[in-house]
Amino acid sequence: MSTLETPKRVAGKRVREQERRRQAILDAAFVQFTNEGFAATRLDAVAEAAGVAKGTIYLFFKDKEDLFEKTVLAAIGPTLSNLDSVVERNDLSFAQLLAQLSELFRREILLTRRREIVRLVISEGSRFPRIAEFYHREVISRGLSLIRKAAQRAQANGELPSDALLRFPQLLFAPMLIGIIWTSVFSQQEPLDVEAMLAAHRDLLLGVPHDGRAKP
Amino acid sequence: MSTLETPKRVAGKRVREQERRRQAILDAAFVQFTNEGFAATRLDAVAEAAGVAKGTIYLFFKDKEDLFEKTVLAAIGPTLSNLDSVVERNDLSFAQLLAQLSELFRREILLTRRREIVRLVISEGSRFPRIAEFYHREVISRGLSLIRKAAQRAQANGELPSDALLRFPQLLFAPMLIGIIWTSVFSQQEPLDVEAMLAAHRDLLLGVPHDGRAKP
Amino acid sequence: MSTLETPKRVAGKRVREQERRRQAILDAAFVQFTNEGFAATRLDAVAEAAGVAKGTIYLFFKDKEDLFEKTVLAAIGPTLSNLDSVVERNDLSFAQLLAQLSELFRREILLTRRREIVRLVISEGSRFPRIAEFYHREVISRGLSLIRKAAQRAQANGELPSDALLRFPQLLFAPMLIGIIWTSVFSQQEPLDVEAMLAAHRDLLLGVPHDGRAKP
Amino acid sequence: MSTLETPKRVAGKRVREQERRRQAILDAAFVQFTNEGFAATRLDAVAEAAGVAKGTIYLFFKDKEDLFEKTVLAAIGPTLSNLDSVVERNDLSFAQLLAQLSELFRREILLTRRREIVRLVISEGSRFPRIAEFYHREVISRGLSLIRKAAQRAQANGELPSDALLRFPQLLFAPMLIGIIWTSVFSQQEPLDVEAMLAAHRDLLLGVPHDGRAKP
DNA sequence: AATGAATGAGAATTCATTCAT
DNA sequence: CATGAATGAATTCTCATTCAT
Repeated sequence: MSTLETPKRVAGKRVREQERRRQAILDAAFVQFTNEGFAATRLDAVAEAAGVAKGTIYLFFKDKEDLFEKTVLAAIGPTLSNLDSVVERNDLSFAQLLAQLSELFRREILLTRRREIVRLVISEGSRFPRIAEFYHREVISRGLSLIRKAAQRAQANGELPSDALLRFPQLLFAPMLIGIIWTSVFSQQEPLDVEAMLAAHRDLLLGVPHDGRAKP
Repeated sequence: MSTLETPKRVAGKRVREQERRRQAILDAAFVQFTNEGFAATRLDAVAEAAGVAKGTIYLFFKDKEDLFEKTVLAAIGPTLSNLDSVVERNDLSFAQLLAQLSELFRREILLTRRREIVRLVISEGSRFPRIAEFYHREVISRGLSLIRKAAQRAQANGELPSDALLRFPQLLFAPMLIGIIWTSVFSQQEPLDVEAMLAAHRDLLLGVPHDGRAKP
Repeated sequence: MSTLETPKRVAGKRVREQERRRQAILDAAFVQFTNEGFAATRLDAVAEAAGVAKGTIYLFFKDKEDLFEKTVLAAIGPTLSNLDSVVERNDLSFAQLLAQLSELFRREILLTRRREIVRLVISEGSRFPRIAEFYHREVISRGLSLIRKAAQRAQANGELPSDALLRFPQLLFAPMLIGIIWTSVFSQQEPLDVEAMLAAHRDLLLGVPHDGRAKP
Repeated sequence: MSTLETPKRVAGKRVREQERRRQAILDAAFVQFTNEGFAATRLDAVAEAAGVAKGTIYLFFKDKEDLFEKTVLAAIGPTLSNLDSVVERNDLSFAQLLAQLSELFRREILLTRRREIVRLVISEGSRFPRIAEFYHREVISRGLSLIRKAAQRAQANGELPSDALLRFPQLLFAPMLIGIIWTSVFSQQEPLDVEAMLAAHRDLLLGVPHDGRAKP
């Protein structure tokens, strides 16, 4: 039994070691690509940052484009993993749901390097249709459909005075997008309290009358 | 007299000719930079599109970075030229003002290649602080302050039930940004009626109760 | 007894297994080198074709050059194995001998991949003096000397009107060389009946008057 | 007139200068390619030998393959320039014609670096079909047809006892090929008097009885 | 001023060779 | 012994920049 396991374990180690390297490359590539964009990223730099030789990259990825796509795809993957669970919770009012989504966005996207994915998709999406398509399928359309479903429920319950969100669930994400871009591009020039902005926007969506003073 | 004038006129012609070339380069560069991004743009291509020799670019611009900054700056310049006039008109209700702004955005930005400037600023802004700074100063902060002023007036008139727009004028532009990005990146995957989305959003801002049927 | 024999047999098996691998590498290398030339041959491809790992090649050969030389040398080796026997047969007239040699050439060289050795020696000989030297020693000079000897006998017998072949036995091989090269390089452009050409050439050597009609 | 000519002359200088560079590259490439073969030739070395920068090669040639083909084609071009004139001379007997061709071969090919073209075509022809095709069209088929024509005349005149050459004009070139290859590959091992070999071969073709003693 | 040929640093990619397993 | 992952030197090709004309 142990004699049979030994080579297995060794192979397992090798496989794990390989996976570790592959991941190191993807991690390093993510940083470089988001910092520099596709064209300006040098594979030299990726290799060095990943602690591997230049040639090693080509053991895992066909060429620079392949590395780019795999990097973005891998980074996109887990983005929406726990969005579903939030939306499906039946004990939340729609207002509470929106608040939770804002918090989720803040914690999982805005304050992480995952924020940069969005910029990357915007920057390179038109030149890498596979990325645009994947992002639309895995993130955009799933996100929109979740919101649409929740909005439907909310409107049936009388929690949602307007059907705007039902018709254009994009509107929920619009201020988040502003938040991402502002944080990445203009935070030097002028800070923006994204959290407060999202809260104000939630009130608009919910038709909460508001005069700027604390709610009663 | 004529002997004195001749060189003058010639010089004038030369100056105009120069300006024409400079503009041709900027125009060509704009197209290339917005299509390809900074790093992937070849000055060869710019020169050919502008109908000048490669060396000529260096008579007007220090290097590629300089050309890029000047290109983006020149393209940004006229963006807000007629925003002021709309906002200053006193005969418009706030609702009418927002409708006019949406129309202005659609006609002057979304449907023109100027739309690409926004993407370019998002893509390259963090690597070209001068561009981010200029864009913020010339476009963002002016746009925000105009909206803030108008919102103030509207609220004083009782036309605006919420102070959200007053505190975060960014919210007005958020769906426009969605419109720009969607049009550039995802229109292949799924079309989006930007105009209708903006209208729905206006109603949210104005607190117009809405059930999706045509307004009475 | 068996305890003593076992390692022996095992060692024997190992040795045989080794030899098998070595030969597999040489075979694969031969194909690659003749198809691609020395520089364009990748050891990856050789290893794969031989069914061994890349590293295994280095257990048998110092480096790529060494493999190349050993490959060509091994392939050259058996070329002339049965030339002697033909030449030494005393029951053959010189005309019959030449006919047999033509047939031998056709069957053993022209129609086999061994034909490519000649091209390889021509292509790489000047860059691999050991190969040129070996080929000259093992093939060229032996072949020439056999022909010279036979020509001597033939002339003594009055079978050979000219001493051209005696002085330049290369002349016998000249059309064979043409046949090899034509087959490898120009057969696409224009086919060549090598057999008929060799026959015509034999008649020239033997001084057979010829008018193109079938011999009586 | 002179004012019109000045720019012309300047342009002419530039053009000539360009042509000089192009030729320098072709010359350097010829040496490298014939010495090293296609794959082992480094463009670095070509550029250095030509006295130009690496990038300059790409102003004239699309890539390494293009340079190779153009190099070989340019080198092949003039090979047969004056073959026609020899063959067309009506005052020569066929024997004299063959002697002149041998001399032409010796002077124009065997003793020049043009000899290497033949080796190059043999080495790389099967991997560069355009080269094989061009060489066949421009050199081989023209040479063969010239010989065929002359042989026809000679046979009509009774100067040629055998129709071998008529049916296989390749036979005339076979010993020349031997001469080329021997000179390039085996002259270290054993010298070969190509001239004498060609003479002996001519006698065979012409059916001159020969016993090795000087002709009367 | 304008040109565009020439440059050469720089980047992607390949592949012979090594070496830990 | 055999493997094949990892290496990094070497090579092709590109393109921003310069400069003689």
